[in-house]
Amino acid sequence: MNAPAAEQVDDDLWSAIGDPTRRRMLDLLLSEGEGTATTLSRRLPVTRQAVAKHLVVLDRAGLVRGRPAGREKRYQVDDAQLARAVAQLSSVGAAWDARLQRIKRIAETVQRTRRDPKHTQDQQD
Amino acid sequence: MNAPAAEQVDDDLWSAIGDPTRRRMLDLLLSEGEGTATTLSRRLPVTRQAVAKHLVVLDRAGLVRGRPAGREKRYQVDDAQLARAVAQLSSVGAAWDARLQRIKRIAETVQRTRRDPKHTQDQQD
DNA sequence: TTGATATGCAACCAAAGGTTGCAGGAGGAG
DNA sequence: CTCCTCCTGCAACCTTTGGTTGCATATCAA
Repeated sequence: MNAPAAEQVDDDLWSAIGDPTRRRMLDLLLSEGEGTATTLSRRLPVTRQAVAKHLVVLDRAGLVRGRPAGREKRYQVDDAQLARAVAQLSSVGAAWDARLQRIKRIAETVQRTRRDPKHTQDQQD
Repeated sequence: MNAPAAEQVDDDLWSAIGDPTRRRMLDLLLSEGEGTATTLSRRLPVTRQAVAKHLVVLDRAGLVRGRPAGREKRYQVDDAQLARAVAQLSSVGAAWDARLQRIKRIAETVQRTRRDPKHTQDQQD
């Protein structure tokens, strides 16, 4: 691991789950199994139309699938895609974590080195 | 765990790391230790001014701290805060994961129930 | 048929990410 | 000290995006 890395992630996916309203929608869809723009909007602080737009975004990101049912259109989470999203989330988290760890190690090395100026084995990136 | 939950998360923090440019900036700051608006902008596809605005956002979110050094202003990541952000990231990921797991269990239960219509122990939310 | 409800589309608004342009402060060479 | 360079900060402006209101359309039920 040498390059900047850690950002091979679909930016689309990120921006999809980056929005707080959309995250709440995913929560709702997960806990209730499915929902329409109307039912979701009843439990959210935004209008039905706003929810509808978010559903389009989530749909394009593949996180959610909708099918018409009579006069309404029911949406539900695409389990596989959301699982993938979760994986990417934790991937970025892990990358940052790793860097933080490395920084901590370097800091300690520097401490050691100051007391003991010999054998300065480089622990750089 | 009964309520919607999974969204105790600082929305500020999320929107801070929700932006792809800001994520790349964090990556850069982590890998290079520190940087100014100018140095960062040289390795990003946006102008110095855009980077400066992002630095303000990151600063307000507490993820980054900047101190003046002569004519330039050097920024570096606040390790503790970023660690906290990572924790929240994986927290949301874990919550979704848990729900996905539960859904899978329920699905299996339904399967079982179909073959064996007795003792339908509810495994609902 | 009529009424209620769900969707879809369009116009319009405000905030956010970006850009260009410009004024000003801090260092270094003369 | 002066001039030139480089980095910062501020302002105006553009575009995208999350949100709203308003209206037309389709479906279900009485």
